[in-house]
Amino acid sequence: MKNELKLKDFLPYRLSVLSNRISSDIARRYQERFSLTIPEWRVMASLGETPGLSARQVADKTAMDKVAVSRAVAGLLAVKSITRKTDTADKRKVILTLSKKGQAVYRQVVPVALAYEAAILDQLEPGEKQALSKLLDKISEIQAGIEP
Amino acid sequence: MKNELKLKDFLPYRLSVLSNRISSDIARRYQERFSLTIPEWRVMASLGETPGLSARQVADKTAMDKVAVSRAVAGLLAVKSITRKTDTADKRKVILTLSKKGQAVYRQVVPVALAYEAAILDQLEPGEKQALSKLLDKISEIQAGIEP
DNA sequence: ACAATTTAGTTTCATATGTAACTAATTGCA
DNA sequence: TGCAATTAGTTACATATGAAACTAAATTGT
Repeated sequence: MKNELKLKDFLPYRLSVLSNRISSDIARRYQERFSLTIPEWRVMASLGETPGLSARQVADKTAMDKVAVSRAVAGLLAVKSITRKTDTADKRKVILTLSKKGQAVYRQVVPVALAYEAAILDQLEPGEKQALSKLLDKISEIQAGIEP
Repeated sequence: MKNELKLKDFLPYRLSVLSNRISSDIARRYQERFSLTIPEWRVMASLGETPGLSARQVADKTAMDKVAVSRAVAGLLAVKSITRKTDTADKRKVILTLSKKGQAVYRQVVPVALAYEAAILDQLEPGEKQALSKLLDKISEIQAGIEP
């Protein structure tokens, strides 16, 4: 039974360092080329996939909290990359869509995002890619079952 | 050749969501039980492993930047969990060690950290654990080779 | 020997982020 | 109905974080 801890072998630490490094690589690319933050990009990505979502639906889809979505939406509105109209049936809701400009930006960002991902995945064996994907899903499920 | 993007399949996104959830689970535990932040815990963990490091060495070891280390050190000093003395040979350097109290806290935190990790790892097959560890190392190496 | 450069660490400032309080609209149900 | 509870979204506040400026000490090259 182990009761000592090596930081560099500790799973949460390893995941966190790796994930933060990847996130800042990507944040730098989005920022430099498109003046987009990661939260803005996530909102844009969900509306690119599924136009017409409400802010709440975006939050659910992106695992962001509603404040983060609200701020990202404000940022995207400020540069006219999205449009918002209040739902006529439920006037609390706000329907979000990429504007023409937003769609144009989206089409430019997607290849940058995919290229970064490919820079990693292309160096893995097919079997490793599959194993990675399965492990991420499995660990996410396990995590979801751990009490807060 | 793929040129569309599904957020939920996008590796950087999946890693980030998973890692953030795990980090906040852990942060909550450290905060509630020990009033420790994650940066403080990292500093404590490296001094627990290797007493007598300088702030710079802690930063290298933990992948934190020097400002974060400086602040974490200040926090740990404030509660007397570490001691600092300036290196006599190089008076810019500061030698950090866990105090008695810090060692006692450390011994209490370690099992909490390991228990959280075990809650995940225990649900993986031995083969999966090994694959996960290899993948994290491999992807970390790949990431390190990607230009900023 | 000493000026220029580099290194360790801290402080400052500007920005990001999360929690909680708030407003407005809708729903449930007595 | 009508009022309590819930839901969508925003705002305000407090804290966290990172980049850059700063201080002090050590190192380098001449």
